Amino acid sequence: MNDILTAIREAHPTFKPSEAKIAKYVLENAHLVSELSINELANACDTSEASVIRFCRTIGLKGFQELKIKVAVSLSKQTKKLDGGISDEDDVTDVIQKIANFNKQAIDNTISLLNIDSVMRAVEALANASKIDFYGVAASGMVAYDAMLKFSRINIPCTAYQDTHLQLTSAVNLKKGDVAFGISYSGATKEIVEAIQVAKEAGATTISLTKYGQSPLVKTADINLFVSSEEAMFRSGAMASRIAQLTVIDILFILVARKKYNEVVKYLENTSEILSMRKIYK
Amino acid sequence: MNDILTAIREAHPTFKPSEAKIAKYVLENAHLVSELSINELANACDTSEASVIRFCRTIGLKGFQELKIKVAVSLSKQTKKLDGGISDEDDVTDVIQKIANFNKQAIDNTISLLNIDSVMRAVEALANASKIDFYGVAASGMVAYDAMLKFSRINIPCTAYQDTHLQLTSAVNLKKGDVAFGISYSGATKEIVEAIQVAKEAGATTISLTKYGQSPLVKTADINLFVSSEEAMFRSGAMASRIAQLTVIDILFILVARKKYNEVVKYLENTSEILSMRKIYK
DNA sequence: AAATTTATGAAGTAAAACTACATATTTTTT
DNA sequence: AAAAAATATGTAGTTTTACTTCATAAATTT
Repeated sequence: MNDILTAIREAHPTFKPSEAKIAKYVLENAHLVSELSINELANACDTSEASVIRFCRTIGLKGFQELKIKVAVSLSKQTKKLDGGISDEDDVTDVIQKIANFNKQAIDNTISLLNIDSVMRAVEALANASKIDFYGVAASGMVAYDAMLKFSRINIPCTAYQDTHLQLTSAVNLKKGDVAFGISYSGATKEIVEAIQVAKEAGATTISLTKYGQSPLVKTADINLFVSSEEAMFRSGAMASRIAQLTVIDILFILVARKKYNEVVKYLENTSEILSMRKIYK
Repeated sequence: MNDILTAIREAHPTFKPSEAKIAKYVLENAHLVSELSINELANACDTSEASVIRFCRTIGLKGFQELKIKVAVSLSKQTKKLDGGISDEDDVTDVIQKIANFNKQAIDNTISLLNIDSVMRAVEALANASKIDFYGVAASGMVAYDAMLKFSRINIPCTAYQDTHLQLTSAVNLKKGDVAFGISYSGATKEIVEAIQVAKEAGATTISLTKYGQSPLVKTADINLFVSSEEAMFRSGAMASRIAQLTVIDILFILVARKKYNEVVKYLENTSEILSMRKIYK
């Protein structure tokens, strides 16, 4: 926690009355704070300079100067959301910037949603799996495929099923120690929920990757991982969500690979060599 | 330009001697600046408080206080690159943070590489295409598939070919007004280069999406789009590059969709309806 | 209701930021 | 090369700001 505004928000219940007044004002007028003197702030909050100093100490700062700096830094880190979406007035540069921000935002939101415990449990299951099935359709099918590409490289037997019938026939044959990994942004794609259900009944450990919130898939799976549920822009279905999903796959892959590091290194080198033979240049 | 450290670096030649000393010190000890008093800074630079104030005014600030705040903000915005990659000492939270930063960085680097003119030419070609072929293998094949999903939604006839033989047989049948879109991170994947070559000879407009720099694919294609060529971490092949590639696809898609907005809206609504029928919940 | 603890602001202090001006340095002109 | 002009810089003083101390007020406990 090195974001002072969040720290203030969190600590709110523990404040004394005068401190609470200051906290409220700072949160609501964060942009002003770094321009005000301690005296001006005290007046604006109907309190005294001494209370402002006490407030700073309470939240763990040396003094008012540090508050001003920390608030400015905290504000600068908040990337501005593109609320209005993309309009006709935007020129090409604006559109590029907005989409980039949108995707970066999706990554940020997603990692702040990630439950560390769930991640570790998923990594544990994946690292020890004798076999992994990834299920997904459409955009999420692509993520399943990406996951397969990655985990194959470290010699973990895995398959990505985008075909809903194959998903079911594979799921029914899973065993204890296998992992079924269901990817569905909505968490409500009928076939994926069914496949995970079947996999679970067959004894496999089941993992879901969906948007944040309750959904049939979340209810079914043993371990649930979430991406930010922010709406897509421009009615375009999976926009940022697949970037967020891929980032989660990256995280799982790296953690699994690191867990098995010693045995893993040689597989990565092997696959690199094979691939470079297919290139025109080294 | 609202990054004070960059501003100072830029303005360096125009400084008076004493200001230059201060500029040098600030750039080299940026982390210290917000902890120092004007007096301490003046001493550290072997100059006077007055010169420090003058320095602040010269770079467009109100005074020393503002300098401290702006420097702290500027520093906080510099996302720390994970030079050392991921080590055994990193805990799960560190790994998550580093991967998120890595992917965000890839997006940033990529959009700063994007040539607006090339983007506009690509959009022009895609928007007017009677048919689009996307070619890619492995991770880039996934990106091709993603592109197909998107452009299909706005009723542009397109296909993603991951099979190298199908790529060639489709390419040879392309005509003027069609677009062949080759995706290859290295730009040196033999089959993709060949397919684009064939497509070009058949009369299609060819677009490449590769890492920045020269490559056989870049030499062949009519329009070249680049993603950041930063090295992958942890020997893991396509890590951030596919996120960057997907972001470029997003940009192209949005720009094409906007260009054809009026006719496009109804297609997006149609596809949304069809998809929601496959969900358990609305 | 009294005693104790806790919270708060007024007044005072020290230190910081900033200003004005005199002096030093550099540049230009003769 | 010397004088004059312009520019750059530091010293000393002023104002403002941040912070401290302590007395008083409010709340809590006994």
